Amino acid sequence: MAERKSRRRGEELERAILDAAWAELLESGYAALTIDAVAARAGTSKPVIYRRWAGRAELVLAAWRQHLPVRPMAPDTGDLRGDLLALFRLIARRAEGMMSETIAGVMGEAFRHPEVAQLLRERLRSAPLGGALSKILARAADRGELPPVDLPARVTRIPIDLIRNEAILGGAPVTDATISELVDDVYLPLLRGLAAG
Amino acid sequence: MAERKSRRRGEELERAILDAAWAELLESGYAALTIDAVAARAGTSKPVIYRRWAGRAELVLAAWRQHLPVRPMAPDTGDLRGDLLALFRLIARRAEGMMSETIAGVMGEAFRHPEVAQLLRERLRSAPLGGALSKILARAADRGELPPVDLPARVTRIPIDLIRNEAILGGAPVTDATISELVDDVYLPLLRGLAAG
DNA sequence: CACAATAAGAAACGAAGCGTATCTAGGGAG
DNA sequence: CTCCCTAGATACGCTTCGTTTCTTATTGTG
Repeated sequence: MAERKSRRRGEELERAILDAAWAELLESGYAALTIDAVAARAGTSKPVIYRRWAGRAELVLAAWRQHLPVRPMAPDTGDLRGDLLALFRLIARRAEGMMSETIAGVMGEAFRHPEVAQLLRERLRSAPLGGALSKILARAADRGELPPVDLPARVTRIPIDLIRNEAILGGAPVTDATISELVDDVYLPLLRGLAAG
Repeated sequence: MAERKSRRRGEELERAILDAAWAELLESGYAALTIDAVAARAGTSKPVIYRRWAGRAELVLAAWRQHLPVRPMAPDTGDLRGDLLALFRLIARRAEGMMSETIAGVMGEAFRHPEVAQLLRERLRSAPLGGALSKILARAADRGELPPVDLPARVTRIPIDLIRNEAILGGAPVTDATISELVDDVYLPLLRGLAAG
């Protein structure tokens, strides 16, 4: 639109590119995102992008990084099941839109580019959930709903894994019915089993 | 190599194409599979393929269909944990090689092609695991290791989902250590929780 | 202040792969 | 024996990729 008066560089330019990439993601999704389109939207050109990132996956991961959601607060509904339902719903809402498609797309590329695999793993593992979960469990223990448990890291990741699965394979937004199933048939029993064992 | 003496048609031709596609999958993986390569390997040409399948994903799903693994036998090691470990290992072995990469690739396309999503879902849901699992659980109940449980369908799918997750995100073959973790930290507690509840 | 180093941006490239259209000729059905 | 379906060959236009080449704005160094 506005004439470009000056050349951007460094940080400023980089942010412009990442914003453009994010906008393209929202608008077209991962599969349809092209480097050319991002360059055009950012008002720059391909080489500028390729000088910074090795390919689409790296670019998208970087854009994603800048738009990371804030750390979730632990819901407090008064009972364990309610808290879990709320937490799962929160995760499901975040998996909506182009997120699942993007993750699936990046997963596909991860096989051909180990660095991408590494980045993706870090991104998905750093899921800021542990805090919320342990708060929920601590409160449940206080109320006497569940003996105190110390969750293995893997179990902390399960909610996100479960919902990602649903979101990617379901092809439709994760419904409340599905969320209830995940909580009642899987996660609550799992917690009870861990607490009892 | 050999001169083509006669034109193949119908079933014969179709099988030749699907075999070629499968071979390409094994050799190059999903992302690098091209219709041209499949046509060349099958000794035919692209239009012949496009007359039958709408695209790469459909072709690959069809090829996969023809090479479905046989129904797994329920391992019988004498105790529940051993059986589960064996079963998980079996699943992990099947997720090795190009299978995970293929699934990830098809997942990516599923978002743009609902029919593909549908086919993929059917393929993954029809997992021939329910039988083995309930046999294992029945035996565990006989031995008194676990009260009898009736697994919700979702819980039946969990082992495959867990391992697929590992295989896709791990970027490396699923190790025995990981399998033990999945069994000890997740699936056994889950079963106990279900049996107790 | 001048000038050298750096990096942005434009343009164009060859290589792939896509999916389609057009044509020919093989071989089964009647 | 003829007709018709369709296998198979070829080639097209298109898109995207990732790179190369070149010009020129900007920075910061002396």
